[in-house]
Amino acid sequence: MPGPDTKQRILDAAQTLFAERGFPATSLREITKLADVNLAAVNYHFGSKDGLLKELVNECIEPINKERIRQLDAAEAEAGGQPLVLRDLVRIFIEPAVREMCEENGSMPCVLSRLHHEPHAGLEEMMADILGPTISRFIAATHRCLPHRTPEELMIRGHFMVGAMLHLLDFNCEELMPVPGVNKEVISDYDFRLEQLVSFCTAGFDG
Amino acid sequence: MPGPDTKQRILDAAQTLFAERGFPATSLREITKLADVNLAAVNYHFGSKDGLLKELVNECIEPINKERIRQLDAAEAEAGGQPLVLRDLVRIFIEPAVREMCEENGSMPCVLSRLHHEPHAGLEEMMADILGPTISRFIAATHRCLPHRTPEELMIRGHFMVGAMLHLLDFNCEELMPVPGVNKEVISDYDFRLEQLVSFCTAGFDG
DNA sequence: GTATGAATAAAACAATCGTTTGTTTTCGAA
DNA sequence: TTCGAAAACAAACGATTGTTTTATTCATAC
Repeated sequence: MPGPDTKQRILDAAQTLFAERGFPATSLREITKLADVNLAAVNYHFGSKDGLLKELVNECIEPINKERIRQLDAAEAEAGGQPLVLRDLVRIFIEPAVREMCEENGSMPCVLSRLHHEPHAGLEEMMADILGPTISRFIAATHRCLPHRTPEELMIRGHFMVGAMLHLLDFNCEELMPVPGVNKEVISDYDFRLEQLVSFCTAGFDG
Repeated sequence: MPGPDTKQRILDAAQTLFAERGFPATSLREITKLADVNLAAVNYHFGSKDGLLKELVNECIEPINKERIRQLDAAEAEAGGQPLVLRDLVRIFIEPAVREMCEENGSMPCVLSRLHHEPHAGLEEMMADILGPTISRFIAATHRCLPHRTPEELMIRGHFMVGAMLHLLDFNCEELMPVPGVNKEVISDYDFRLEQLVSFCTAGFDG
């Protein structure tokens, strides 16, 4: 009865539910019910629940990462051996993730930020494989940008940047803390968030 | 056979396992086996698995929060109506958490940072009840410190700070990213981490 | 038309889950 | 010593988990 897009419908449903309740707390029966497909379809198409998760994550972070590398290549080619402007460097790392995840894939940020904090068998290695080279290049470029900082300082500040970014990505999942005088429209705007995050991290790297 | 400290042994074991595998992925049987107590002891002492989690979290974040309030009271009294130094303010928010969690409770950071990203029934409200007043006071003090920033800017940057802090707290759980030239001793030192985080967030708030 | 293979469907699999039961042990107060 | 509440225990509860099996549908190639 359901169309030929069973696989994609499973992925969509899984994304929604993983974002809502997390991976271990979501059952295949909930997923297949939301996707309106048969229970066995998950194991047929993905081999296992873990396989579903891996394909979902890979489908999301790989394009983000390629975009980062593309922008970094372009910026370094244009700079012609000169160090990049720090703010540009930070933006190259942050923007593709925020853009892709907040605009195209509304619920994926929650999934990803959760997975960063909830290790899963084989998933850390997958993340490291995909993200490792990018991070190495980014740190190296940052070092050329801020030669007075030690490798340890650069590394741990890169870590802080990732933390701030992941926390931003998870923002839509939480209740906003009631702060008097805050305009919710302003703070919900992705461009505002992106610029604030870039400013925060750029200053933080150099501070 | 086991001593009269059953409750504490359950809390300790739960903390360890929640940090390793996360709350939903940890079974009561694993906990009670590690704690060397009977399975039914959890429901006897805590009412339910959720009750165990709540007591564990509460036991951890409440002293941190009280210490933050205490330091904030002292600093504001000493300043006598004058705005605080931003760096001092940031430190008051960050230091009690890093100190308590990294030195006394080795595995609790993982649990907490995970819970921040994996909502659980009734736990968000508990966190908000405990942390809400502190955050309000902190934002207000920050506003006096940086009157040229809008409430939206202060709020979202406070959010970034929390993200960076949680990510730092989770640092010991992860593999360190291989960056050439990094001295692992330096980067493992809590004082170094604390100072770096304070510098990063202080600069980020004003940047 | 018939055969072939992928996709879907229904049903059952063994295992594990959190929880509850009824009983036994422990230990200080009466 | 006796009593009784608190604690610990073994055992089982019903429900749900991921997975597998078996059968059916359906389009395409012969």
